[in-house]
Amino acid sequence: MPDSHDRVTIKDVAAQAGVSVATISRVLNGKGPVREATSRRVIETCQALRFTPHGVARSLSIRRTHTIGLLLPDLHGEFFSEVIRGIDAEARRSGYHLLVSGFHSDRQEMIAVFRAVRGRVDSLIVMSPDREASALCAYLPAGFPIVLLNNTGVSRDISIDNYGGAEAMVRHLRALGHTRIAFIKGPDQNADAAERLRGYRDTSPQAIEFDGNFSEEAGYDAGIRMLSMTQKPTAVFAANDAMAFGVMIALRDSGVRVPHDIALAGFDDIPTARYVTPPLTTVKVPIAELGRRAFDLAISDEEQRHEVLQTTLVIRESCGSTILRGGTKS
Amino acid sequence: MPDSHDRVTIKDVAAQAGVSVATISRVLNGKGPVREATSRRVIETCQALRFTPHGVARSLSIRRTHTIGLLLPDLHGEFFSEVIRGIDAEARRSGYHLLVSGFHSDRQEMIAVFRAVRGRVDSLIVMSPDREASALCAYLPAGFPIVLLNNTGVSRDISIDNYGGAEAMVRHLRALGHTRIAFIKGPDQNADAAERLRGYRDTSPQAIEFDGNFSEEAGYDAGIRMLSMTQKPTAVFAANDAMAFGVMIALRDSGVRVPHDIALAGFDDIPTARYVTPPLTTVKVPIAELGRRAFDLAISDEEQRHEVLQTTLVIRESCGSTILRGGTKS
DNA sequence: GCCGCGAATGTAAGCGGTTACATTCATGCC
DNA sequence: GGCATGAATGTAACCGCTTACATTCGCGGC
Repeated sequence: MPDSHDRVTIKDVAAQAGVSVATISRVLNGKGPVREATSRRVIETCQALRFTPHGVARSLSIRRTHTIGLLLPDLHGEFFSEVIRGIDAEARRSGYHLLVSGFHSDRQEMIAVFRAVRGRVDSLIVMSPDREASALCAYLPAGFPIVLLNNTGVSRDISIDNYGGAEAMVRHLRALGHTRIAFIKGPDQNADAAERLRGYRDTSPQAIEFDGNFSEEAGYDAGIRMLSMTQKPTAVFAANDAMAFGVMIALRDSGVRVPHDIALAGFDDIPTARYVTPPLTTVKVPIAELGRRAFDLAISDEEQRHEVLQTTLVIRESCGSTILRGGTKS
Repeated sequence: MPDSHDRVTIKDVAAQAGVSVATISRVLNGKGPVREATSRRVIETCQALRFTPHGVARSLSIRRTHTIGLLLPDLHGEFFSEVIRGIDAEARRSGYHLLVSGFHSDRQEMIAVFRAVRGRVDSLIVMSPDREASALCAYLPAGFPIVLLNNTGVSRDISIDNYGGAEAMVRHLRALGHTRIAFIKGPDQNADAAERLRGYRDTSPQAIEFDGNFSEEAGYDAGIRMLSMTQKPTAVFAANDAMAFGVMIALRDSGVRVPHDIALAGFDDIPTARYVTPPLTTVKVPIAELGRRAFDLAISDEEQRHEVLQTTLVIRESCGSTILRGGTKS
């Protein structure tokens, strides 16, 4: 039980060092003039007593927690872990802490988190590609600073050029001679998925679409369904890498070779994309960078700001183009 | 700047509702007797004013933050994201928040975190397979509750049966007829790595060891070195999955087939292990379960407790045994 | 020796809640 | 009607720190 510790407070240090609490505080925070000798004595006493300032007491006093909150749709998968990594790295550099929370795509849980932020975090980063999400901001304390990831809202957000990425990929496939390009869609309500779909539709010669939900299973299912078509596509473009992996397994299980029989492409460029066989051609999303920028935006003063991160085509082997083979070994 | 919000406090609600702050508090926390009508009025006022209790103020008062800290060696890779997921799920169930921090294997950063926990988290989960880590506990406020992951300390810890897992894998390889089994080691100071190595040494007919550090690159390098041996091993057992992936790529790049020419095995069973080609035979570590238990232990009263999680052999295709093929599709 | 003044330090009022204790209120009973 | 009694509510101290403001100290200049 967290009771045994927590005993030594600033008062104890003050008493022991023979000064007032104000002086302790001044020394610890490097504010106000303190005589060199006094300062040394205070520091020694702190060490002797193993004193550490009490986090929430300090936060209450200075009205800042130096913590930012991160709300994710789910903690599954590499995409999210990369985002966390990007944010954490930046937060640490700035002396901030990170409070993470995965809500299982549940509206109520999301609201619960929104109601718990006051006095707990200085700012909130919400990643919820669900289009409805921005509406839920109403449940935040009025005026609470927030930044939206992969979603657009009224105040500050940062998103990905999904449309451009999809467009570039379809162009690449067409350049390789493909005309029957299938697309595996993401979840209906997902903003990223919608943009990727739009990019595909606007660029592909014909629309061959399969439902999906960003999971490997969905990719697998789509792969199986696809193979039963009389006129199979010659290329498959999955709305994210995880689904592309699913397709890959479905094809492998059915003895269909990638890229020889069917070309396969994904979206995101999660770390694993390099390690599957064949390495996956995909659209690279600068995930860690997304996190980094999100953090910077979260602690910035700007009331209003919309950023868009560009994507890049990463050509590996799953589409049969080995001319520009990239990143087999990291 | 986080300044615009944060205006409405419990006092405002009290004034507006025509009651004292104590009553507000009682209603919100469901303590003490409150007349039905009063309660309703308070709740309505809270909603009207969009009042939310101030986190740190509350924490300071009740001397509990309902937050637990998680300190990880690095936020890289699937292993850690799985751990976070396991802990988060359990924390949410118990109404706790999760403060994560990745320290880049830097001693100083770790100490810095240790000094920042007082009054910020109720308990700390530290995952640091580095053997030295438990010594660093001295930098924690005296008596601060902590649980060690994959490391043994004086108070509470939970670790993995690395020895047994390695042993089982080597036995499996021997049963398949292998006698020249190479092992790719983890980092020197890593406790998990040391136990896995010990399991290998105690079971393998001969020791063919390569240095490694749990990274894909290290696996790749070991793979290349291995191929230049005059008498190559017939099976390779990497101390973790990431290194096994590296080996897989090295072999593929050199035209060596797995498992036909060389059998390959890993350790951890991270999600990706199922998706590489061929699917990786490995030792399953119940990662999310590890997180779950760690959390439970963190908030428990037990002063002293050591848990060990069992591992299981997961036979896929990378060792040529297709008899018990498992989990191709999740 | 006294005064003025900046440097060093101390005092105490918050920060926004919780809660022990005090107070008020509504009943029921004599 | 007076009073004991428990329910409902209010008062104010406290959690551990920061900081505005007050106080004291040390010292140079007259």
